[in-house]
Amino acid sequence: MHPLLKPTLTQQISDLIKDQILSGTLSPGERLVEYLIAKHYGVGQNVVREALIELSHLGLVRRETNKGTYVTKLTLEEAQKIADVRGAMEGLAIELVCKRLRKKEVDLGMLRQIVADMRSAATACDRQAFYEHDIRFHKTLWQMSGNEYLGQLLEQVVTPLFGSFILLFFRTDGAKKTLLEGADAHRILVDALEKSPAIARRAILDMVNLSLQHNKGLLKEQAKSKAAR
Amino acid sequence: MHPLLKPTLTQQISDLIKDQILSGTLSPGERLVEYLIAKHYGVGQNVVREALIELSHLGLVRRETNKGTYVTKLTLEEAQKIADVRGAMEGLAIELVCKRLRKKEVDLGMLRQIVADMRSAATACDRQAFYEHDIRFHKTLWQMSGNEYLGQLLEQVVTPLFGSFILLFFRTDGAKKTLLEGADAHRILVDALEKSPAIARRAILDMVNLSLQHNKGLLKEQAKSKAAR
DNA sequence: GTATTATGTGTTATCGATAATCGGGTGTCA
DNA sequence: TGACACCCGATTATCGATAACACATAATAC
Repeated sequence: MHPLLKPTLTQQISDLIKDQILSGTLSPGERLVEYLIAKHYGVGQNVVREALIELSHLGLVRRETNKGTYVTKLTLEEAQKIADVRGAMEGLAIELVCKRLRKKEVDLGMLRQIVADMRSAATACDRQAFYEHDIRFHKTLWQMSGNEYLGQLLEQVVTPLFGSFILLFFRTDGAKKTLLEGADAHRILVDALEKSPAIARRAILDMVNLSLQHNKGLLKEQAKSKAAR
Repeated sequence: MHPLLKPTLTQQISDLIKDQILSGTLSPGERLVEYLIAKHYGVGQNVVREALIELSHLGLVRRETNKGTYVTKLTLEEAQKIADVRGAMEGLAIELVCKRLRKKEVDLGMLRQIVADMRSAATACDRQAFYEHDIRFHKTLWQMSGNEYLGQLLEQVVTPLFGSFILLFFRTDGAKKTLLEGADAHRILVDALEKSPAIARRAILDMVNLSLQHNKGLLKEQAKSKAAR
């Protein structure tokens, strides 16, 4: 029953570095030296190399031939561009989900459950849990669209944005009110899915933009505190 | 002045295999054995390995851990899904281009030139040239959107579809009329860019769908001829 | 004093060899 | 006959070492 998959070393190292980037242990712009990482984890340089290539495709790092690998630094404009792409693709996801809902190929049970989870996390002011649910919500949505290419690409596009977002958010004090509003926005989206694709589309666009605005504010704060030093 | 870039071996091998897939020398489902390819080209296995990883990210091949690498086989449903994603993203590209047009940040000169090229290729019934211009047209459009993430993702999404399309098209007899229609559709799109984003959006959606329909027909023919054998 | 060319150092790109893994075949036993 | 364990060849995954490269600095020429 269990795939009991034994991930390849490359995959493990990739995940490890990914976590470090998303958790902020590795800061944007920082250089990643293949052979040092290899020595650190006791693996071959090629393993690290392939892991870094993997991450470069996720957009988390940038590789320059014969020069090196650096953690991606997101500027405001780049965040805006990513948000635009995300908006277009999430919009498509919504449309597809609505279509499948009408054909009764999927139902909203899972989504409602996740929204409930988000709400309790928000009430408990557990930011970590909240964002895990948030990500799970969107991934579920993508999956429900039935278009695996869409999910794959969204993952590529959203990961870096979500990542830096979470990072910043954990360092600042995300208000409980913000979390509750976020949970509400998701609930409204689920309700809209049954009623009208157009409304749902609008709802998710707002959500993406809200997330971006929030991100922008945090990025500015970060820049300010950096300038103060 | 000239970068005179010397591409890495990995990049060269990747391009080589890519061409073989898109030209049909390697057929869908075919297995690619790393060490055989390595020996064939006189390079290390790791070089081929990384090239294949690269191609797997482009969607041209599928890699299974500890098992092997296979040329991607596109079914009708998959082609439809890719077309959906492509439509959403091309739509965004159009919107962004329209915005930049109004701000005079870009102009349509290049696009009009490419359309002219397409038209002469169509008149000469030079399918190879026509499709090169076609691809160039879309890449130019993506670039003009000013959103590099969009272009990058579109490349990932469109390449496999375009690839199999071209492959099939070359094997069948693409009528001159079809080519002329294609060139016209692109001209109409360029005209619409100046007038109304909504019309342009519709135009490109039609274009994507037309391309898919064409592809579908060709795929069916292929299946039929295979069944006949 | 500036421009150009050696030289050194740190890092990536590539190679060749070995270990791990998979799938198939073969043999054993109920 | 069928289920299971085991071994074998083919192939991938990983390693360690070397070559190629970029950049900085020192040396040299003009």
